[in-house]
Amino acid sequence: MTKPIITRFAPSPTGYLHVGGARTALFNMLFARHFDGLFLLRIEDTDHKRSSREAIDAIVDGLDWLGLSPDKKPVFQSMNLARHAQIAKKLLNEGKAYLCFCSAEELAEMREKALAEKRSPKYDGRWRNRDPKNAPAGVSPVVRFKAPQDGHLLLNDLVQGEIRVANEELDDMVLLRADGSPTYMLSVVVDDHDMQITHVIRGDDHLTNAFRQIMLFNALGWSPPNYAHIPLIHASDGNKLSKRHGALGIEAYKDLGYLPEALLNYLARLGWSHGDDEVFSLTEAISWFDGSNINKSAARLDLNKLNSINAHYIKNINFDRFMRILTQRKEVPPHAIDRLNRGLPGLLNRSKTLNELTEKAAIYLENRPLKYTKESLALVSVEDKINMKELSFVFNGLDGWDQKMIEENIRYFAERKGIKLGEIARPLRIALTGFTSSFSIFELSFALGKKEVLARINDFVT
RNA sequence: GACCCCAUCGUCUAGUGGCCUAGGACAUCGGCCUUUCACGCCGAAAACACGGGUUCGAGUCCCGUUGGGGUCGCCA
Repeated sequence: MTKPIITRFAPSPTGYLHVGGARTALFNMLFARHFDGLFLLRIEDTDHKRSSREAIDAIVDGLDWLGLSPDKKPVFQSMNLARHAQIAKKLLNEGKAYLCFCSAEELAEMREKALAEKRSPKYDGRWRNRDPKNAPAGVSPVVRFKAPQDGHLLLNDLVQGEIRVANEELDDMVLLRADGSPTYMLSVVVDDHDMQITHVIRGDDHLTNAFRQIMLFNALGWSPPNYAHIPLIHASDGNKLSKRHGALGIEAYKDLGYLPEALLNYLARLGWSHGDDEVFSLTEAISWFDGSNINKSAARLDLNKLNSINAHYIKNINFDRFMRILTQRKEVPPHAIDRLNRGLPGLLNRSKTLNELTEKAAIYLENRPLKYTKESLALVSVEDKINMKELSFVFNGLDGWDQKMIEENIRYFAERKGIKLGEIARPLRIALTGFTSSFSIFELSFALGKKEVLARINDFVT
């Protein structure tokens, strides 16, 4: 038996779940499922000051909405603080870490000096071999990792390939803060180990962290997980995605009227590909997603494409789901239900987002008498009204009411009057909707129902 | 600044040395369909960043340039 694949999505709860995070979660989930493994969620809340309950809820709810809920209860990193600190102490005892008494000012100075000398601004290891007895009074020390200084580290990244970094580029990172709390770098390593994470799939911005983390794994005698650093998502103009710039929370996409499966499909296609496949189900994605074919370069967010994928999924919405969506957004009078049911195909065909869908559905929700726009009425002549009146007699005499029958009768009516279909269609459209453009009048008439059509025409001509 | 990463149509991408006269999707433009609006269908325009190698042959391999991105916290 080989070890099961375990992945994790590890956001810090300092804000909402954004698209980049959602895609990272997706990739982790896809990969785990593909190998019949586990997908876990770990909330990285070791920074109390910046973490919030609201952010945690936003992340969990966002994942839930997308259908990316983890296979187990989320792990809260803050619950493992004692364990992390204990590991740091162990390193300290083994001489693999040391106490550093540098003040914040001292560190800042060090950085500025390095920058001024055009060197990499890193900690110079001044307390590496100094006796703690020489410590200045009143300074509580941090614990720093005694990082290897010679040689290099080789990372075989699943996405980026082989990357080599000289150890001298990495400085002695802080493991334990002056108040005794563990830093991110320590916590991640310990938790990834304890949770038996086999594959860390995360944003590109963590690439250099991987080297520091591997150092720690090595010092602890643990074997590091596999790493896959996926490129970041940029805003549509190529700039970095930020809160001020295009980075909306996942719930914003929900409010904008995107379907979760559409967003997922779009996100999966951003940076990953399976040949020329564009629209595919989650199940298909899972069967295809084995960690290969992930792009190395950053991708831009493109709402046009999202819209088009969303439109595709909207076409597959059934009536029950449609009603759930609609009633969440609008008051639906009982008399409208049958009309909506009949008019659904036309509604779905014409909407790229749920918001559009809801707006378009309004035509079936409205109560008589309709309001006609000035532009509409300007196009209506006395003859038009006479024609409508006559058409209503035709409708009234109809035995039955389906789209085909309606179409045939309207066409025949126009033919008999010796006028073009458009001459009937235009006023009828205005009579039924109040607007100059709408769906097919045949479709509309059918969906509205005979009684309502007759009533609306009557409103219109009188 | 140092280190690391990246680079195919406007955008997302296919491409793993000959199948590439570079394919698909979105967007754009034109046409068809047609009662308007959509949908759908057909078609067009549109890219290998640049310069050197390697090779019989390079979008594909190597080097450099340029451009973009990331990291360099007692944040994660």
